[in-house]
Amino acid sequence: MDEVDRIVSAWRHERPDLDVSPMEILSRVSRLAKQLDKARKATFHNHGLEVWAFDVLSALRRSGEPYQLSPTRLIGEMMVTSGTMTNRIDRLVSAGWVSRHPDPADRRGVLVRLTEAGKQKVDDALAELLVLERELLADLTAPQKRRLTELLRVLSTGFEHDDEA
Amino acid sequence: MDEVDRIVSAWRHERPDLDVSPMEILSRVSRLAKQLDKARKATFHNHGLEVWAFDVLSALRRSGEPYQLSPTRLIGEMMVTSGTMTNRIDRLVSAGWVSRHPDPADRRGVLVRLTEAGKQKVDDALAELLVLERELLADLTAPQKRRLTELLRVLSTGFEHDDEA
DNA sequence: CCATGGTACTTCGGTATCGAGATTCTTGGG
DNA sequence: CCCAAGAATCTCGATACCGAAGTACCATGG
Repeated sequence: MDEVDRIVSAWRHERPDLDVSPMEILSRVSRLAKQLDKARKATFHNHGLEVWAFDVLSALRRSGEPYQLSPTRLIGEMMVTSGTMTNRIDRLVSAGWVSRHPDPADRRGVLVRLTEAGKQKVDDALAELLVLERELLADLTAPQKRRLTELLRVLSTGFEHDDEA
Repeated sequence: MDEVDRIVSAWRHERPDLDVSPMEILSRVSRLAKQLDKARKATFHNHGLEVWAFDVLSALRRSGEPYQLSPTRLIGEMMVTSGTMTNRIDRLVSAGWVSRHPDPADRRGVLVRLTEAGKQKVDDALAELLVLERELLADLTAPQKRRLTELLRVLSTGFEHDDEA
């Protein structure tokens, strides 16, 4: 019995005419994401890092050498607007964690590159993030985690498909 | 193969020393929530409603007659700060969807009550929200939905338990 | 080789949030 | 009854985001 069970049962009492079962899944997804964000924020705070900053730095880190991507690419990966991304990059440059370089192949373009300091920061933070995430998943058995992953992937591909429309 | 599969496989290539499998679940939860928010925003926009407004109105609606709750109670249900809630209530009062009343049992307290206009608004929006949510879940079979619900509930109770610490 | 439509990024104004502190009132012990 | 501790709400400054408009550049058809 969690908070969503209470919410759903309240709806069933007030609106017995409606089928509110979709909330059993989707309200849980929303609430879990919100709590996850808070946990992440607390973890990164120990590293003087914000969640949004980690998101950008980690996208660059996992892209591999030379750890650089265009703003457009970053926008796509983290689902924010272009204005937001410009602003994030500005602040990361000020912090010394990334640098901007003109794209030699396209003079409109920019390449955002991880600095050595940025790489260290994100590698440290990633290790701690994974510690946190493992804790949060501790109540699930290995087969449960596999099943959950697969079900979420089905949902995810449905969502991504809808986005294009 | 969804975006999280690509992210995870990039990490495995760059950091084969780390076990990034927790992301298979938790990154999907985050991304799904973000996409869900966008879909909700689009749906509510047809009703001239914001997501935050629906959250408050729906909490009042499902609480049943006389459709009133204290700000403290609302804060608990939607995991926002007290400052945020004061601000939300102010705007809902301006819109004519809720009204503030002194709590007769505690002079520090306030009761936020749904107006008739607010009740109509939220009932209309709820119906459309459920249409959207059913569409988003259309790729899942009934047994898959049941399994997913149960697995998310396990995760959820773990998270809620951690919060208290 | 120019015009046109499209892409990449930035700028800027508006908005919603958090977090910390202030205010008002309640509660329990002495 | 009084006081201290705590609770409920509000205030306010700082932050990050979105969305729309602006600038610079690319690419294609004629």
